[in-house]
Amino acid sequence: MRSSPTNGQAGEARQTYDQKLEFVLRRAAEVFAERGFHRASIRELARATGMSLAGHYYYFQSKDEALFRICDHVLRLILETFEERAKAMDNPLERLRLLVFTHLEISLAHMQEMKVLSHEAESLRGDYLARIRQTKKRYYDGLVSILREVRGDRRGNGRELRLAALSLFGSMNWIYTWYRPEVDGDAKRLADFMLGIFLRGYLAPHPVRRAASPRGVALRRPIRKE
Amino acid sequence: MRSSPTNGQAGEARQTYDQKLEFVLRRAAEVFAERGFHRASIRELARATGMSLAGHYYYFQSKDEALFRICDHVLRLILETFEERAKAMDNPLERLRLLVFTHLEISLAHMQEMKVLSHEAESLRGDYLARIRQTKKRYYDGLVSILREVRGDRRGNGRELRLAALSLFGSMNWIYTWYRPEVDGDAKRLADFMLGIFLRGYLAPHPVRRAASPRGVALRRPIRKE
DNA sequence: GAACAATTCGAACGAACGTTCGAATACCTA
DNA sequence: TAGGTATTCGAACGTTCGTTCGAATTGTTC
Repeated sequence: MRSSPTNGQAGEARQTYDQKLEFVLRRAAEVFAERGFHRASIRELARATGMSLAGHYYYFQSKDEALFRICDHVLRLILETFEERAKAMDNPLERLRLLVFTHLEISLAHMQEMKVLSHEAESLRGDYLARIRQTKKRYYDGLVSILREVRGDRRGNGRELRLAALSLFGSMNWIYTWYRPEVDGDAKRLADFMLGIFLRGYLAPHPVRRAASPRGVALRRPIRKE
Repeated sequence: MRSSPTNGQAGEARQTYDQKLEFVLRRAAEVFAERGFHRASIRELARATGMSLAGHYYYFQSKDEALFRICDHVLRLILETFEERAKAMDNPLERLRLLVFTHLEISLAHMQEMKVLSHEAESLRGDYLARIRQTKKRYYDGLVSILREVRGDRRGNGRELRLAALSLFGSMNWIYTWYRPEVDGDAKRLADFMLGIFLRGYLAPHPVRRAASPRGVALRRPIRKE
């Protein structure tokens, strides 16, 4: 192989096709994350990898396929890491904690891919989009069923479960817009914080009712109709 | 020249420049929201408005300016509506509820603009980006100071306030990815739900500590009512 | 109707894009 | 070393893009 003099990789060992493919997609994720998928061109990717424009088409058939592989990879990484870790775990609360932690841990470790997944996956088309949505749905359904178990299924209300799951996903998936490692700490800290807030709120009585003021202050209708 | 015309008292039947501008930007928001900013072309926008391609440049100087105006408009709409409504309100908990409700109410009423704001604003450049970020920061700072008041400043920890504010924004700003009016209800319902979860968690003791052990009875207490 | 400004348009520009393809180069095995 | 496969490249293709500009159209005012 070319072992191109300035390809920026520390490894001097020979690279297999799979290793180079991984390298290319990781760089692609960085470029897509920084510039946005449609704004980033394969020529920019070429600058980032040290390869030629045309050379990239040896590793993917189209720009869309590159996007799909990035999204699919990190999405499956979260889902399958969680499923693997949760295998021998039956307590639903532990499973929920594990899901949040795994999601955040992998999000922080693969921030660019996660940004691409959150930001650009829905602009895929056809089969690529269908497959990503299917995996997303599998993940979402898993969270909903855990939440149902955590709550004990006594007050099973599908719409509340839906809102709870999507609110939690929202908090987690928004991270890439603000996370700064030196300020916000590691995945464990974030997971403890987010799950702490969520769990107390989710498990407390009257989850959909208006929250009582902690000092008993009656809450009046604040909204002026215009 | 293209400077804003001042044909003052045009009848309601005829469209003023400002009305037509608003119409064009609303359609642009729809097109950008559906196709993504960089994917959508001004030729598509032309199809959506019934005007010619070139005709649009009478209403904005560049595609970037159109994006900026859409984002700036809806962002200011939320912020200024909230500030106006909150003027005569001093209870911090009421202000927090008002902020969440206003945010969600305007998000649902201007879903396309909100999607564009959340999705594409950060791909602006130069002065446009700086101005959007400045307004965002004003909004964020407002929420943080409300959260500090709500908590009573007893356990003032800047990093916890930051995480709380950003988690709440995350839940709210993720909505455009999943909201379906017939399933998820109106802004009041969403606001009550999200704020309910958030508030109980945020105001409860030891907000960052790990929640009680899953084996403990504490979190698994049977939940009555309803 | 004439004069003028406000608005819209057709046609084109240069640039950038994703993609292709045959040739060139690097590597492996024998 | 020779021959074959794997990898990379330069150069181009056709398309689409944002933007421009002079002309045409519409609306308003005397």
